[in-house]
Amino acid sequence: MASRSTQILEAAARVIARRGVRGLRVEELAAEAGVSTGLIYYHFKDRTGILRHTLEFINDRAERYTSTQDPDAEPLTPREELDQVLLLELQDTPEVRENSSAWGELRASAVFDPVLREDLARATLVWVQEVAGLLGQVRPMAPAATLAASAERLTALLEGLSMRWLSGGLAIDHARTLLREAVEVELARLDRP
Amino acid sequence: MASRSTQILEAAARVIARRGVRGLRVEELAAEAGVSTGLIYYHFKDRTGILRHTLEFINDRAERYTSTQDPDAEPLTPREELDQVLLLELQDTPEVRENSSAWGELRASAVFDPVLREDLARATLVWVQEVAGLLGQVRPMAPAATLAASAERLTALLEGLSMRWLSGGLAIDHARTLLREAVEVELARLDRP
DNA sequence: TCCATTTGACTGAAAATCCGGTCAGTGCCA
DNA sequence: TGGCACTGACCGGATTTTCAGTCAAATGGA
Repeated sequence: MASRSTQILEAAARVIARRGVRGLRVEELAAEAGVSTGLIYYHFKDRTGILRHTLEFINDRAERYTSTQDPDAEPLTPREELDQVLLLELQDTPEVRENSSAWGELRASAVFDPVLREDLARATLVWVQEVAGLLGQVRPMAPAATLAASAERLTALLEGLSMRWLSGGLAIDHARTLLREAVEVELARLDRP
Repeated sequence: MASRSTQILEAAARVIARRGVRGLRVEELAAEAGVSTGLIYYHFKDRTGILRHTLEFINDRAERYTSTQDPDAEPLTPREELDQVLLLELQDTPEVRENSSAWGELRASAVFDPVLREDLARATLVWVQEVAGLLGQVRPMAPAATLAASAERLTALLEGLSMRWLSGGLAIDHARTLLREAVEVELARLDRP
């Protein structure tokens, strides 16, 4: 049972995925969420507030499908978990597509909207550190700075591949293959410093 | 002595870099160019006309810094040329920043606008093939498919890094370092198949 | 238990604002 | 004096934002 504001944020993610951040109309969002325009301002202050909260919401949601959810399942090796965390962002399911396309939009918007930058930078940092941590488990002898650099490359590559996938220039399977190879390539690098 | 319409296009490039394609306001453009709004419509018909001509203008300008310009300079080795082609897109000069912003905007817009996809896909393909060609000169024994995959990764990574740079989450020097290392990592991969 | 009071989520329409596009008119040069 | 480059006030449709008021649920006093 989603609360009203969650319901609005879910709708916002859908609208942003469909029309883009700059194509988001408050009235359309209200219709999509099945509420009045007034309620949106009641909960989120203004249009920017909608965007900020939606970014946060998308972020939280990404953690849900990114983290291993099933506690009964065989525990993953660090290497498997690494693949998991990265490849789960390249799936052609409505939820992931929605998240990726909203994320891409917010990233692009942040270029011109300082308000979004801080949240975006923080979320990116957390993500990079998560990946760096997993890399560190797979290659325990590698120095932290090198791990961080690899993590930055892998996540930035994933964003780039994701945009190409969503803008129709790259098949999802090929994107996944490229990313898997990139992980191998980076791990090979971490072997010999 | 720039003609009036060139003056408007230069201003448009600056405004797009600052506010994005969808953030471009005709009135702001007029102020930036130091002309009246009416004159803009006199020269370019409508907003779409402004955008079309500006994209063309930016495109023409990109060729200037992408191609090796100085014919007297020492000819570059393939490896140097490879670094060149990639790293030239990560410079903090107004011209490159403007072009990168516009490219990022275009990429992001294409997710929601099928009309742009074809042009974008074609331009991307040309770019990937150029990089694959240079990689092939540096590693003549590598198979074509492997070269292509490396080129796709490097260009996608560059796009990802570029977005992070422009959205303020990544210092340009660090972005350049990450990219340079990525080139090395990919070349190492091409050494041992 | 019953009803008066308060709270706060919610609505819808009005108001304010934004913005692309128009147009009557000005100055200038051939 | 005809026409071209140019101006800037203005228009109206689209969007955002505000706000007076409704309603249902919680509170609490007798």
